[in-house]
Amino acid sequence: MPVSELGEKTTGKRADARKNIAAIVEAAISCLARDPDVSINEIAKAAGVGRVTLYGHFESRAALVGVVVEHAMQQTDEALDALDLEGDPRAALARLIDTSWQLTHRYGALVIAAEQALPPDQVREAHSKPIARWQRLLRRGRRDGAFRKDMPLDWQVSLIQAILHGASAAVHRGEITPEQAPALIRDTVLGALTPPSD
Amino acid sequence: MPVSELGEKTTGKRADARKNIAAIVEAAISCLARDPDVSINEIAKAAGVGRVTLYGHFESRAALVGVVVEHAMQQTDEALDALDLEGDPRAALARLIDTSWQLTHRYGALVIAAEQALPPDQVREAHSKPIARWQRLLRRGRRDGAFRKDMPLDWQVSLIQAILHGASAAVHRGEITPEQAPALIRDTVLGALTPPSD
DNA sequence: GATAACACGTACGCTGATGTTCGAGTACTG
DNA sequence: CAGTACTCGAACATCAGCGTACGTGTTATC
Repeated sequence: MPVSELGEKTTGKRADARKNIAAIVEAAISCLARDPDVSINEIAKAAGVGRVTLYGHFESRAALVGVVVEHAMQQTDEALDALDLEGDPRAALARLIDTSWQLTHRYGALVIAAEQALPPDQVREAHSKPIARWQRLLRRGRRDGAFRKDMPLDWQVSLIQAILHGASAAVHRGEITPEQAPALIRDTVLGALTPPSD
Repeated sequence: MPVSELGEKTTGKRADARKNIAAIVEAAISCLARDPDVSINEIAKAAGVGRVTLYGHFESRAALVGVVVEHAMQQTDEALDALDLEGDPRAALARLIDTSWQLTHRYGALVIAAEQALPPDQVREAHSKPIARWQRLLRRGRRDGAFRKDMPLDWQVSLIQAILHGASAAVHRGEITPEQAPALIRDTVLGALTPPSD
């Protein structure tokens, strides 16, 4: 999964410059996902590039984070757009969960980095699209009686996010393996959304 | 809920000194729970005390965080020890959830502050006691058939923690009110732990 | 192969936080 | 009421990260 398109950030630049920019973004993703407080220095080093070179391509830390977030959001949208969310709501939810898990685990703590480097409205705006997807699917499932209706929709969305991030943390802690995570999350979320029998 | 006992931190000190120490710890709790990266300055100001005075009582930021964590753990233990966890596992779990919710919401992000100011083993050790309580109860409920057994116990514990923290964040975000939170969490967790019908 | 674009290291100034020191004032304690 | 424990603010040293400037190489590109 190479850094495919970075807007007009690369047009007209030299080949090695493009390669370095890609390496920087790639390194920033993996560094920020692990620790949202990494220094620019470490990101540059992880990209195999001098700190000054990095500043040649990105005006500031905020600018870099912005590009990274944008890139992550684009990847996310692409992956989610490819999903079929029709048919049985529970099966559709399972598919959405599996893909979201990959993305959450990969981009991990990037949200936190975004929160403290970007204006709040930009963060909210980046969140809104994926959130809407969950909302749509949950609403449909509630109509069909597949999901419980006795709690706020927004809470259920937040719940799913919390479980995804919790699972990511659990994997990093070594509590569960990356292999068993998807099935575990799927069963857990479906269990939490199943209407109570009584 | 005054800061009751702070070890031998206060013995032999003057009355106003004791009062200030208590105010500092109290302020540190509420500040760190909101933002784990607050400066010492802000904590001192929130306590109505000069920064220098704070350093007169606590050697360093780490020392302060250490005392705060210790104090929080003590409060936690006290509150949880007072609970009756016998009888119907689901009812007992509901009680444990309600109390844990209060504590989680109050101490919030303090864990994060601890993680980056204290040695890792001290953090782990502080976590172990409450975790064991969840484990014990869940194990008993699994034997009784009250909770599902088809996922690792540790995952279920992590899940509960994730839900509690997620709910706290949701309240801070204004998504749900503090009043509706306990019932919501209770229903959600019980739903997630209920054995699947098929 | 000439040239412009790029990478690199070093060094510098800036900021914000931490922790310390000092001198002087204030208030608890016996 | 005397002495001492404590508080306070200001000032200082330190450190780490950010962002910039400069001079010197390298290397893609035409």
